[in-house]
Amino acid sequence: MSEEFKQFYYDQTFSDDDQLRNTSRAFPYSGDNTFTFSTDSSDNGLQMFDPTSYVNFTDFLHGSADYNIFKDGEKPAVEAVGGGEVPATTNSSGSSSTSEAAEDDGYLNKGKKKKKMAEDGEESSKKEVKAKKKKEKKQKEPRFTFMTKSEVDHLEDGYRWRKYGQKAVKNSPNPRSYYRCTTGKCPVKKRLERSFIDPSIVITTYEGQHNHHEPAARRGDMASMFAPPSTLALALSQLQENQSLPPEHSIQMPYQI
DNA sequence: CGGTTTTGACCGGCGC
DNA sequence: GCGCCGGTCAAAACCG
Repeated sequence: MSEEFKQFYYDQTFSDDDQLRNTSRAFPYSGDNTFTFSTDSSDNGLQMFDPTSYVNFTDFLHGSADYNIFKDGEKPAVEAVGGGEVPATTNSSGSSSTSEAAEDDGYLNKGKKKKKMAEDGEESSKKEVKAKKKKEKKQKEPRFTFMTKSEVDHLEDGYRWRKYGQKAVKNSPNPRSYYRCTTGKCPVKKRLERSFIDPSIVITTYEGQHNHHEPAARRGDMASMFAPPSTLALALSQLQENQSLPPEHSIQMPYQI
């Protein structure tokens, strides 16, 4: 584990609750555009907690929760997305603009760009890659990290995901899974892992922003097509939209590492 | 049969 | 340069 985390960890004595809070505070996710907060999906709705107090997740999303810890006092650098309106309700009777069938053109990955890197026309592809690398270096996508107390690993968030990798996490017995949104050419990625401090906590990191409004409906699954969006899905969409509001209306993350 | 998961190879960045 | 590490690719397996 990272040095800063190790130090934090060893310096603290945790009560049960504190351990959760401090986990969110100390877990070594860091960097610009990364926000860490915690949720508890145990039963009715999401509850979020921060280093000082438990607070309702909805309050948090609406900015009515009293938070003012924010790195550099700045608004997160998130691309405006200019979405539509989403009702502020969290209960299941959400009107919402669900099944609009935004018609995903199905999942198709970019062509097999590299057949075999050894021979054939490798120089062109290599050049391309190199040029691309030079040009954009490494763009840091906005990321959100959730810590959710949950039995299930993969929380339903209304979108469809395809797993594309799994890796062992250093110093943790739990693997990390990598997912991509399967709708069209949506660039959003997501990773999932269980906390090695408290295995009942699932850590979900979203990266990027969806370029489509509606999650892809599952074919042949009428129940899911007409079901109201999950609490988490609603929360995420609101979160995304709030990000593009002027600073005075933007939500404030409970804690920024 | 089409889409998803699995899983080892591969790749680039970074510290030494 | 080398090895570690986080992340991604892609072929094969899997599955409804």
